[in-house]
Amino acid sequence: MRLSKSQFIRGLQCPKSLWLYKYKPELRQEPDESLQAIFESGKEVGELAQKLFPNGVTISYDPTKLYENAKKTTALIKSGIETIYEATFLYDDVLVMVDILHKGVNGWELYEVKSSTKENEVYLNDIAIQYFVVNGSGLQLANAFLIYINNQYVRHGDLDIQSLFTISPQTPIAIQKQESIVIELQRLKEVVKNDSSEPGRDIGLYCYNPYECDFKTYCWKDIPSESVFSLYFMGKQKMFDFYKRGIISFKQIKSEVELTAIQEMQVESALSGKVFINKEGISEFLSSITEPIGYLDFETFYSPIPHFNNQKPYQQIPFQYSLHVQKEDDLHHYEFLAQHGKDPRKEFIENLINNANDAKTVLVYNISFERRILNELIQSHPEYEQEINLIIGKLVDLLVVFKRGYYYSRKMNGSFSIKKVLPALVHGFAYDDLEISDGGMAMNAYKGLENISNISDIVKVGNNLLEYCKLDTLAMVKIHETLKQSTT
DNA sequence: ATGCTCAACGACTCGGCAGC
DNA sequence: GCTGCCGAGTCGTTGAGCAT
Repeated sequence: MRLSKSQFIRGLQCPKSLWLYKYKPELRQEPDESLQAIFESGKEVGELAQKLFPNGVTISYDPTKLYENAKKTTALIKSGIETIYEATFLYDDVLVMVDILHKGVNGWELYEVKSSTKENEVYLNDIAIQYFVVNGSGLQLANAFLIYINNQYVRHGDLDIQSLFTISPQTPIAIQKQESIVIELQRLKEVVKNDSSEPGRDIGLYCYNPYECDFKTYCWKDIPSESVFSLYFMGKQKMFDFYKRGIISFKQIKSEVELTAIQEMQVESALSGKVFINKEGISEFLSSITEPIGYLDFETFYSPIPHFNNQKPYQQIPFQYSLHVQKEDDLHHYEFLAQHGKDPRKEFIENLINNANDAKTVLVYNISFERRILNELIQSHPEYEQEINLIIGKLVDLLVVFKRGYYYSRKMNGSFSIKKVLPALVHGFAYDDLEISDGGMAMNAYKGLENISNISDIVKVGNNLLEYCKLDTLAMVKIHETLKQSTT
């Protein structure tokens, strides 16, 4: 029974998920669409890192030609080639592909490339299993390294890949892990030996850690949507403590568990249908808002590889905003969507400064995001510092109303994201029927424009983006309206 | 993946008190 | 005056939840 490197890693998290992956792959849940861009950027990073060791030969991946690829790798090594990308090895029924295999002064070295910005245990296990297989198959490794993104790098002019990447030696830890690799491998092979013996395993912290499992919906099918696991701000460890004691449903929770104020409302409203409204709290919040009111929302995109000057890895670049301005009975809508392919920041700022000028209060949902983007714009464009600071000073966070528990309805089910709050407070508004229905999709759509050449398709994507972003600020207008009404 | 915020949590300090 | 214990208060860290 052969295992791939990624299956081994998966098995370390949960043996049952490995078994399901092998024998019941149809039970895998759909990957989160908003993470798609990150997933794809991994490839981009891998190819860029190859330039650190130029002039290598690539072994192209083909699942039907694994033995052939392994042979090809051996032949290339014998032929005197010093750098191989995706070098393929098979040993003890485990298949690994080494991102970069390079012959250094002391001998062969393996390099594992990650688009992450810090080291983590999973990557070290990843390196350790590769080390095991490569050594086992007969190529003595002198060293093993982890290559990852240095997020302190700021791009000026051409991309400086030496500064963009951190190369971190991991040889001692790889050697130290060899013993446990052998044991784990034995254990995992045992698990997948038999296709009829699905391992019994209860849900646990490992369903989230280090990654959320692809089979979570399958293993969690009996957990109701309103349960100890949906309680607001309940720590994961604590959730499972209750779960193990048999406390799962809201009814059980009510009689057994001490709750925070918001959790209390959550349980109470689920059991009785009651909507909690704290009029004094809401009134006090509303008094901090002065007309004309701006309702503002940004869309941004990012990538591990900085594309523009004065950009760091993963730094989010704003490319779009929507701004509703309410003055007495007049609601005016402003919007901005950058042309794709060039640095949108300067244009973005200038338009925003113009449009937001009138507003005395600027409402946002989750202030930390918009404030951070604005502060980063000051960093990259200090000539606008004063005007941007003026906007920052006007920001008020609508999310705070809900975080403080001033308004709670069962429909929120322990979440105060605007996608949950809007339908709970306002009828007839929902994100469901939009082409683009969350920020991640917006980012993907904008990034995807580089692959579209057909003008009418580009216009269509642009319109979808504008429609989505507009709904986000309109949602804030409506939520604000509902809050005002709720105090009378 | 980043970064911000806030609540929760654990570690720690400190005062009060009993017991010797 | 020393010790140990308890609860209350403080402080720094952790982690959940939000945005993209």
